[in-house]
Amino acid sequence: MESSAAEQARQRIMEAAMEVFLRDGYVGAKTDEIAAVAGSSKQTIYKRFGSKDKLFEHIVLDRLEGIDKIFREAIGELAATDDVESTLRDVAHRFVYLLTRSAQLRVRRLVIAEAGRFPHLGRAYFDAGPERVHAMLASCFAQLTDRGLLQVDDPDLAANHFTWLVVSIPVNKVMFCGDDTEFSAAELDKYADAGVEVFLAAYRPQGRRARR
Amino acid sequence: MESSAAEQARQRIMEAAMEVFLRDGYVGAKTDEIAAVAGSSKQTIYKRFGSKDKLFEHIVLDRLEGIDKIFREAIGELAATDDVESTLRDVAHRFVYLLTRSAQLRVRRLVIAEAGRFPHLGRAYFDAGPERVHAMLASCFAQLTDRGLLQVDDPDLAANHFTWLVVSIPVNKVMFCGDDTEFSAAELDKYADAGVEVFLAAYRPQGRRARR
Amino acid sequence: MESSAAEQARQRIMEAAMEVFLRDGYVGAKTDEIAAVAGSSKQTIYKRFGSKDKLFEHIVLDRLEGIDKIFREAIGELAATDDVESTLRDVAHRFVYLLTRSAQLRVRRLVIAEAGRFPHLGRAYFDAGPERVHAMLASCFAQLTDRGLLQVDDPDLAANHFTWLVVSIPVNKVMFCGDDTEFSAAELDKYADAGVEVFLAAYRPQGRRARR
Amino acid sequence: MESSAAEQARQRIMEAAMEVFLRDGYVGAKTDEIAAVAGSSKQTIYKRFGSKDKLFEHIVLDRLEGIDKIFREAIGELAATDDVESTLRDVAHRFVYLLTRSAQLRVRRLVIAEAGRFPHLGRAYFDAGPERVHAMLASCFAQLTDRGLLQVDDPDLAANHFTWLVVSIPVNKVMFCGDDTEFSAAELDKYADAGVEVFLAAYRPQGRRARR
DNA sequence: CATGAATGAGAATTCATTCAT
DNA sequence: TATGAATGAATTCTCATTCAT
Repeated sequence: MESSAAEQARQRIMEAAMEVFLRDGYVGAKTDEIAAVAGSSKQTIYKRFGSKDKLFEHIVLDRLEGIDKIFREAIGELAATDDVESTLRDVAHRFVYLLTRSAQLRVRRLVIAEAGRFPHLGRAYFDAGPERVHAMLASCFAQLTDRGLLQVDDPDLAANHFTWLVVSIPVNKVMFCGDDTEFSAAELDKYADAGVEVFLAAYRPQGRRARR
Repeated sequence: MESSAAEQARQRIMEAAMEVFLRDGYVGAKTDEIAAVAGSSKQTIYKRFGSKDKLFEHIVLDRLEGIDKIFREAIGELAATDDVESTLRDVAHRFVYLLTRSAQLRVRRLVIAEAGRFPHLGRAYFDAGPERVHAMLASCFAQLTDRGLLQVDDPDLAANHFTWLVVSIPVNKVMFCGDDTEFSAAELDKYADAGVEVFLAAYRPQGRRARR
Repeated sequence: MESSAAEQARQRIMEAAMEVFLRDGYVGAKTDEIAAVAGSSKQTIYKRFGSKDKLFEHIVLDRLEGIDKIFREAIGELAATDDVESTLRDVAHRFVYLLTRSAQLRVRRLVIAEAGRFPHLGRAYFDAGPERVHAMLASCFAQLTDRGLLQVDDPDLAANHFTWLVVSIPVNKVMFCGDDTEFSAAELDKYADAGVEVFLAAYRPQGRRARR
Repeated sequence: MESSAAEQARQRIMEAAMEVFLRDGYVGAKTDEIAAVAGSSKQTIYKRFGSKDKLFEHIVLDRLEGIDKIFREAIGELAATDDVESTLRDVAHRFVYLLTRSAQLRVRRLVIAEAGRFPHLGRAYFDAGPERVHAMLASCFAQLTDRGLLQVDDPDLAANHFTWLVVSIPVNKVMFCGDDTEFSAAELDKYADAGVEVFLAAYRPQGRRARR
């Protein structure tokens, strides 16, 4: 473990970098400003991270590590539940909130924006983010199908359907309309619930009660 | 009508600009290169378009004009059909192909990437693109519901569900993984069909035949 | 003599050039704009005048030719007069108006501004303008002294004193404060009269009536 | 107090800028050259002064601050004197030398030359330079008139007369003929003395001894 | 002679990165 | 490690001037 002071400087730099990259994009972000925001010196940045490129990749990849932890928790409960519908609804709400709140969406957009400059970053983000979540969801759906609680033929496809039904509307809007887009809790709830309804109509085991 | 030569130069510049912007992004695109690709001189570009900014906005906005024309056609048939299911399937296939083929997706990503630098462009693209298509679809769904061919409460929500069920998978993948992503016709067909199935399970009038 | 059409084009170009150079200065003036204002083509300008430099020198030198004609007239009367005081006053008024009205002052400033870039132009303007006028005035004063109507030892010095007493105030203000400076007729008259008073107090033959 | 090194760099840049602007004019001056002459880097210039424009304004305005200090001294003695004639003569000599020596005249011409590009600079220079000096002189003349040592009706007019009588000849010549113009001490003395003579002939209290 | 485009070079300004203190 | 400056290359945009039609 490094010296506490050094480690703190590192932390401050990474936070500052995230803030500035998020606000100004990769090209718009200036090393001078990152240093200023971090209250550190450019020297330190270069000593620790080597270059602006490396720093960028570093913070995105770092952020990536935290992603599935958050989703894993939400999905974990789903696998064990007996009341699929209400748990699905719960998961849907968590998804929507996780993605629209916090910096998630802004990071997502940043990665998309710079995917041309950093192709492996885009790929890494996709694999560790959406793909990962879908894989977890798919495995979950497969189990639930085995237990007769869902009727899913292609779990991966169903996982995609679930996610996009639930989050596509706010996610797509933010992609284009940026940070001045705000969603009320009511809207987000509505998107989540409606998405789950559609999902269940399609993937609920036959013979059960009808939609709505 | 303008002089043919001048108009041709303008065309060549716009095509060259689209190519270079798409390949390198706004910042990565160099005016020198655009001029070289267009086989014209920088002067001509600056005389015609004023600045790199303006040129960029111009080609994106220009592209925008063609978008809904394409979708309008596909959706037009839907409103008039009696066989909703097969027409929906048809529309779904067209959507997937329209979005994944051609430069559509790359322009979409370019706009997202530069939405920070050109906020009104992002908004304009969103309004003239996704929002427009959804509005057309929604109105269509409302009519079909009136005719008893669908059962849709919230047409706008249903329009979103339809679109994203059908196109989310390839669209999202391309956003992150860029141009090295290719989808086989079989995959695209599968995404379209599966999306329609889910949509119908939810929005088909009650009492009809079940899914699959 | 050249063809009338060609000669007209030449005239239009020179007028346009004067207008644009005066408005924008040498560097600020664009050949494109001169051509546009002249309603002619850059080709014609280059064929006739060779270069922007040459055109500039040409119009300044051309303007120079007209200068002393104007002053010569005013001064001519002075040499022949018997009533020195009233004729001097008349000349003073003409000087002030000639310099402050019309484009004279703006040309003067333009030449000063570009004297670094066109040293011989500055010198030529000085010789054909101020120096010339002073020489004429000096010779005039010498004659009047011979006739006992003035008492001037150093005619050249007296010529300078006369001119600057009369015109310095408005001329200097315009040099710095540019074209937004306007002088009322009353002001100009006051400057002229006051300057003449001082001049006469110093150069009126001894023993005559006192000032004021 | 700033770090000595930074302050020194600032000084070197300002001196270099003055030198280059004076030699080449605003447009002719290249930032590269200013940096080279200053022995610093363009970055330093841009960090300190922001732009070529700002740098230019800065050095002119800076120079302005020193101007009236110099004149105030000369004029101060005049207000207190009992021997107006010899003190006036002294002031006149100082004026001529102050203006023709040093960089004063070249700065004056530079400001005139760029007054089109920097209108407020021209105005500021005029107000802080000529206007200021004339105001001080005028107040001085008013006092001397009260004490019966001069007979001045319009102090402001008289102040202008004094200044221009004394300095117009060399000032105007330099405006047009630039830096290759040199005046001998004898010439300058002659201009000063002759100007004072004329001034006194007009503004000396009545009944005193006549000119020459 | 007018129009429009091409050439070809120049200039301000900006940065990432490195060096010195 | 923080500060300030230096380096050195890029890049947009601008023009005078020339060519082609």
